[in-house]
Amino acid sequence: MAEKSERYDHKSVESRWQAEWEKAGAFRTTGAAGGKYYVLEMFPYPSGKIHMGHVRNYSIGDVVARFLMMNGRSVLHPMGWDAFGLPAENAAIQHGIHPAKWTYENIDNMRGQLKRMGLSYDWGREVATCSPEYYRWNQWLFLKLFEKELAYKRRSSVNWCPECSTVLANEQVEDGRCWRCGTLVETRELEQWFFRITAYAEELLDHTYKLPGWPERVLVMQRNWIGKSVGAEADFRVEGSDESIRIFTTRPDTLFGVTFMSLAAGHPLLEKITAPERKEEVESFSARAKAEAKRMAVSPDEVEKEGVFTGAYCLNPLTGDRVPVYAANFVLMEYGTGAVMAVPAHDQRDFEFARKYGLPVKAVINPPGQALDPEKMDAAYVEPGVMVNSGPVNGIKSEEAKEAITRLLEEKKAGEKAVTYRLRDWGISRQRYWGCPIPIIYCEKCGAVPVPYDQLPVILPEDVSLTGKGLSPLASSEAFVNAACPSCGGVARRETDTMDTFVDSSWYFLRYVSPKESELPFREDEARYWMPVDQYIGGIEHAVMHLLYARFFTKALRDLGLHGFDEPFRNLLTQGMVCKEITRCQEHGYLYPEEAAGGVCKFCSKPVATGAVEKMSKSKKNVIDPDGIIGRYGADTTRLFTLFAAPPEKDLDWNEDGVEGSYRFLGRVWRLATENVELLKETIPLEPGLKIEGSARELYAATHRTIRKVTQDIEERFHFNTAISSIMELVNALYQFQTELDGKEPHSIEARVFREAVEAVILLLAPFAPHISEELWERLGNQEPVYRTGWPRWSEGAVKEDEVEIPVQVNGKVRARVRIPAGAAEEEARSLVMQDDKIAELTSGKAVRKFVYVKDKIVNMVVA
RNA sequence: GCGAGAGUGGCGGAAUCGGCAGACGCGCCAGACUUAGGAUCUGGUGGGCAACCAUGGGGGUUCAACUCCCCCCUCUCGCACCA
Repeated sequence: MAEKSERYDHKSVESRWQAEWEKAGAFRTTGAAGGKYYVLEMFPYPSGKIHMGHVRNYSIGDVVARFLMMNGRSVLHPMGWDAFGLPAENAAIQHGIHPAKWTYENIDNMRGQLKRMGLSYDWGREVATCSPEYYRWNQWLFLKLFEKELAYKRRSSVNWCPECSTVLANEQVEDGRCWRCGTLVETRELEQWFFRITAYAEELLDHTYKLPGWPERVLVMQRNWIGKSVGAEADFRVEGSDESIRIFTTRPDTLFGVTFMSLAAGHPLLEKITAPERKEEVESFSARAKAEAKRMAVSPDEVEKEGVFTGAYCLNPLTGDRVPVYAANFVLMEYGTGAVMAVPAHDQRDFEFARKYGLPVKAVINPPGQALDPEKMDAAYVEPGVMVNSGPVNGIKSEEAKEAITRLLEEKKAGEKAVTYRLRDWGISRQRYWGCPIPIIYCEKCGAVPVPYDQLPVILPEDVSLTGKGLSPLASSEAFVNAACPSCGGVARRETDTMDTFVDSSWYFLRYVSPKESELPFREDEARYWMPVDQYIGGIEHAVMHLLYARFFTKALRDLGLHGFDEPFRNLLTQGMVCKEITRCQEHGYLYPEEAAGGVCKFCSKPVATGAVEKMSKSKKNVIDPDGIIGRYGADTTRLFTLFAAPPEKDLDWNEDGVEGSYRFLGRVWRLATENVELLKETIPLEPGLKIEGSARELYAATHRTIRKVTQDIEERFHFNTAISSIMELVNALYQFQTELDGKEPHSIEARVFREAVEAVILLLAPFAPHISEELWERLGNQEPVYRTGWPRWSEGAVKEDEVEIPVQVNGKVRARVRIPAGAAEEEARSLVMQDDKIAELTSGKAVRKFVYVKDKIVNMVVA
């Protein structure tokens, strides 16, 4: 029956179906009846071409989207461009191309690449954040936040990246380096716009406990970043002065054990209270500490903890004890109040400091059943215990003393309960060109005046000279800078900084719900229908930055009355990295594989090291270009491999042989269908009530088991690798079964079961490899395309088996396999098992001490 | 140091609720077809000659442990002078 057929030509199949989908508007968002589902992948920066990380990210999203579409859901699956950013500007500086031209050309190219991947986006909703139609709403939202005082301007010390020549937000500094280029960050004093994300610190933290669909590690990272500490603040009056030093502590229970005070190098009181004879010493120490601050942030362990006595004393608000005030290099001005009460007996760092400078140690908490002797301690005691030397709270537990002492402070009006966060407000000013202009005008008379709503958007001018040096390129455009004050009409200047591009991506998921709306950033009714995003998919690198900003925006926009939900993303999938083996020469570092032919370095002929698998990156010379792979094997194979080689959240090892394997599999599916196409086209579908027996019955059951497995793997676990492997198993079974089809008529049960199985394979494969599925589906004579065909359903009756083969263990070791009726009761199973020759032999003359039977699963008997 | 996750054949990985460890794929071996094979099809493939031994190591619970409990090791990621 099998006949020779044309070869699987992925090129023609894929381009044909991409054109068909486009022509038919196949993936336009519809209000299907099956309930809404918003699946979103993080939109890319249009750097020029997609990389394997994108391929993986978007393949995962496309499986979800196509699966749900086939299940009749109303699916929103949009794509767009995070299109403002530095690389465009750098390209302009280096190659003289205007950032807009560079960006839009890149977008065109990358859109083409995504289309060649066959992704089911509704391109009618495409957004690009660099278009005025988009960024006018950035400006609109900025003004709304400004009105609510959630956007404000202040002069402060900020992170400055000299390489990028711009300011960075705290979230964008990693280990003291720029997140983008890795350059060590400097500090500068600048006037900057901030978003008051700290106003939402508590809610942002609180809701991390209400996001069960997020990976725990992302939530933990966000909690760490927010860094809430609960404790108390207290005032220590400075002896002989009107000033007092306000401290924050998480250990108010140790307040009676304070023996000195530490101030940060930049603490404003330092200058006022330092004794004249110590001024010089303190000042030089402070200068040194400030200079060292950067190193401190990068590697705190390498910097010696030091301090210098100011000559001043302050008074413990509860005991009246007089304690010396030190300036210390480890106290951070940015955290708490910039002053720390030092309790050497119960804080390790204070302990070391006290020992170093010969300061007293006073124990106020004893371990249960012990008494601390400060003379003999060699480390601070930081655990809870029983209060001593603490006046009114002596004898109570230290955990209870926290509250008791805080109350004492409150009674004395010398302090109160306090909460501190590590989270800082989000600095959004950027001294670069290719970003969204901040809609503010400065007037000498009226100050910072918002641009009126009806004058939005403030258009980014084109005639700007880009050098990469100095401040804000926009300042060089006279036409842009000069403006009339909206308030008094007088001469005024526009703000020349642009917004952090993370602002653009903090609400783009909302624009997708109303991409063409011209009165508002999005329509409330459409947001109510589509939001929150049901499944968000992207890389872990945005665990804090983008995902925290987007959560903040969602809450702020809610409080502006623009929508009514609390969190933007119900479920979050952080996909693993795409990795590949590297080649490395001891002397010449990373090499391209072709530079190490024969296992030796092309430059020095020394043997190279291979085997280590690392994240694909240009610098490691282990990148695979998706275009090459898609050209050679096709989009279907590329998608299939990235989904098959590892579960989505794990790292993926790129392996060309594995790609070959996926290609072979699709070839097998192709031949299975095309070589039997005549028979398959003539065969009529199965109908209920047919009696199916023998190997046909087995294939029938296998088909339905596969449908069940693939369905459950996709919808319950996102385990696409096991879903694909079970399709492969069914294909293997079909190849076996094929030999029985010889001479069978199209109306035979065998042919009909075969047809059902082949069709199931094609439909189950469609979310993973959509082009080949459409092509084969059509060749089998189906009128409706796959994307309009329902997802196959399994029948419980088909899946159920009459007999099962179960392993029989004797003393824990499998000794036989026995066929028993499915669902057999223990007595029946036992009698069948004991009749087995092997088992009878092993148990003869011995007592069966225990007989364990797990229905349809296993028998284990203990024999002695 | 704290927190999260991981450790299974030559490799990627599977085992969903404590029930046959190694599905599926790669690689490798053999055979078939073929002028040819880097195409395709079929079969084999954890180790050991075997009894048996095997899921990072050691204990434990259980009829039964990759899975649960205790101790330890290694790796990845995050946090870390945060008062």
